[in-house]
Amino acid sequence: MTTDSSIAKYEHPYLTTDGVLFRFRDGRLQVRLYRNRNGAWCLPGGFVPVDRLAEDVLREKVLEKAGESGFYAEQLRTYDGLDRDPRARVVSVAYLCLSRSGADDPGWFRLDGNMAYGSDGDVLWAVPLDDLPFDHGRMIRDARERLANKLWWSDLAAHLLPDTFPASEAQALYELLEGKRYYGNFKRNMGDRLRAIGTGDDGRPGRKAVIYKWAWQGQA
Amino acid sequence: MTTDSSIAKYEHPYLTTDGVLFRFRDGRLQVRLYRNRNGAWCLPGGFVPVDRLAEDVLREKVLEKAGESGFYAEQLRTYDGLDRDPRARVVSVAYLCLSRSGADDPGWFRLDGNMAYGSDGDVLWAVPLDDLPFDHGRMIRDARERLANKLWWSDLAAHLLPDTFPASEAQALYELLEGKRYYGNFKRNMGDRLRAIGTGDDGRPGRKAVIYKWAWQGQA
DNA sequence: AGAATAGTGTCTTTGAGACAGTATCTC
DNA sequence: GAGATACTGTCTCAAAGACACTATTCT
Repeated sequence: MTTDSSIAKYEHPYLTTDGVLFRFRDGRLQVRLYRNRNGAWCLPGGFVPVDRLAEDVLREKVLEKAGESGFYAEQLRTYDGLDRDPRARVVSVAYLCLSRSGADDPGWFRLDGNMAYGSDGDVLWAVPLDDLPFDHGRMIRDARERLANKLWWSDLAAHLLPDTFPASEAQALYELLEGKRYYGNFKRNMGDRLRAIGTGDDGRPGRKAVIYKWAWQGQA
Repeated sequence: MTTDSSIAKYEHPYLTTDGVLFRFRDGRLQVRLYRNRNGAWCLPGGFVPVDRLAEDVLREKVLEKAGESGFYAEQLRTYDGLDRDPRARVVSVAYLCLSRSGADDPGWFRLDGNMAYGSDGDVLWAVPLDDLPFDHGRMIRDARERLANKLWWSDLAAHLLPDTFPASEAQALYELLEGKRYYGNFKRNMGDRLRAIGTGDDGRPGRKAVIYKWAWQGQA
């Protein structure tokens, strides 16, 4: 695209994009960080060039820096504080991303309150969200809040769970994100959103759980 | 702010901001448009320079182009389609804005489905939202949807109503935005959000309405 | 058998939805 | 008094919340 000369004179902000990539593992919510050149943990992302969509750049950068692809992404919000980045004025479009990845890569940090816990080889990391560079800590908090608020009114949960799953796993996810208990009422609250698919065998003691898939996904 | 030379080489998108400014008049939702140099009706907004916040630029432009100030504003979302603006790659941060203005300026368009109806002097305008330039029509639809969704979970309604108002006016606003009826249940649903302040006299026939203010605003 | 997990029944409380009926105004 | 507007009471139905109880399955 050629830039019209009538507007070409403005010095204007740089545009970046950042992704808050979550997954749900072992009953915990995890966020994907990576180490930048300075050795600091931060969210994957990068500069948006003039001919690319922010979301496309985001997917490319997440693949490049965190090795993840095929995840769900929706726009979270745009962060435009004047002093976000000391190098220049940089406005960032942040995305809420959800993954079903099961890879045991380092870089997946367990979220617990305002802390993120992870490991890299032998080294254990405990990173306060407020210590992350730029406003990445705030992005993570905003993304988690958005995820919790939309759980019942969207299909976001489907992007964090496997194709088929026992009800207890979905319940654990909902209870974790909302910070409340559903006791024996969870399946009733789900109404007809779930479709029974069979029973599983996880080798653990106790009655075998019925396995479900989302009713709006493919047929039996 | 000085731009670090290591990132100064990128050709990057322009950043603009657009405001969807609503008000509630005569039982209708209105949106503020203005006529640009080409004579087309569009949302107020403008380019974001390197040293300004998008929201600050927005307020300046809305004042300049529509004469409105002191309104409520929250970020709606960012629109970054490659072909939004034929002149250049322009990414726009859109804001949902709410006004209590009572001015009879032309430029206030009544929203009805996918049409906006207004007048400019003797001329009556009927503008299909899809005919607005850029993606301004989509912004208006997105803003209206967001407003409706957040009504009960935020104080957005307070920014569309006067300081004090009869319950029927708040009810009319809620019913319009949600497309449903509350019959005689509205005040019960509002719970303790409203505080009675006295009774009004609007000269119309019928029993005088109790006037309320929001309970979380100043004392009696 | 005993521990562990899954699933069902049911009782209480809360709230939405829909109206009928009552109260108060103006003309 | 007629018509218009505002407010209250109440009945039904659906859903949330909390648990007790039943059903399996492993060791």
